Amino acid sequence: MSHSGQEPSELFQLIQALRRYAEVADRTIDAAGHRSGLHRTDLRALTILMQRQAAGLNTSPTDLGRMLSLTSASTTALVDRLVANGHAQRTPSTTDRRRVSISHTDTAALDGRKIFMPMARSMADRLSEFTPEQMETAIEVLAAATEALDTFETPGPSPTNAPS
Amino acid sequence: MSHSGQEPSELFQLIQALRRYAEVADRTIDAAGHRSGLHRTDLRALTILMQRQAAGLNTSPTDLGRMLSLTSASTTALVDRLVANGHAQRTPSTTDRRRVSISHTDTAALDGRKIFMPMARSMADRLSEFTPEQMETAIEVLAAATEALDTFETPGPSPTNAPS
DNA sequence: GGCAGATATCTCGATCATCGAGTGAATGCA
DNA sequence: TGCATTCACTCGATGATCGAGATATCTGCC
Repeated sequence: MSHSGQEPSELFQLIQALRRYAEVADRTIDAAGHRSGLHRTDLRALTILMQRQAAGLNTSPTDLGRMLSLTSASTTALVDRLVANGHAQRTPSTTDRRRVSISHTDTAALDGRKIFMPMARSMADRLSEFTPEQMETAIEVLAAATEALDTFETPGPSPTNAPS
Repeated sequence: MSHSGQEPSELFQLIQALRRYAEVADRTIDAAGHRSGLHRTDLRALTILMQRQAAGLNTSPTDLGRMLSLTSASTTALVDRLVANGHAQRTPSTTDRRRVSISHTDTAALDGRKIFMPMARSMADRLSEFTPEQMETAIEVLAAATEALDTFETPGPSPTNAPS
């Protein structure tokens, strides 16, 4: 809406395109996860676990819950689910006997690929028509949009029972 | 992963960027809706209602449920919620007394803007650094990616109690 | 005109993810 | 040693969703 008067159309259309893509991606991921018996929170949790595990970080239930904006109760239930269907495991800390480390299993990594690979392939097929320069531009725009959204809300501090 | 050998990096990075954006957008929208007491399904429903209403289409509970992949039971509950918090209203059809048309209220449109406008503004601020040509490119890439995901799964026909 | 089947919406009981509050054990500080 | 804090978990409740079916209305056919 509000613009200085130069090129309103492109910016508006771009934001619209971003919105539409987010919508469709969300729906598609949800559906794909659903087919594999994984709910959206479980998918998010596994994504986080994989990223952190790949980065050499270990993840406590508290960490996971905070990153997903879940209460400790929900986090326990979430980890229970993941453990029950073989996608994660609990490893007690040796130094602090209250602490538990959550790590994803190989099955989880495999199932994750099984869910995301078809989507990635479909996109790759369609997107390979663009030139590297165009891709580069799109990457930069996406990064900027992501950053804008990411810095949009600062999670703020959280007491033991976190969200809301 | 699989590529012919020319420029693996850009395409891969692009898909990665799309994935990351989807993730952050999802989380942000979810959080924003949560703050306004609207759950993701309600938000989706309102989005659909606004689009269709703007296009001059009217929407039955069956339509809405099908587009959201909900059962008729869930759809009734959804519409009940929307009506209860003043975001939608039921209008019985004059020609077929079994039929009901769902339409969003002005409050809903207002609340929708209240939720999405800050995000859009934040993105607009950040994205206005790009040239119209770059935006154009990004729009095309996003459209292609959206299309790839959208045609990814054909919903297929659905009996009275739809999903799963 | 009237009845059988189709269609649209809603109701009922159950399941499951999440929440708020609180418990018990382990830790660290005074 | 004593006490507040931290961490993971348990319990009861809430609410979105589901599957199955009830109810009302419409349509086609005799």
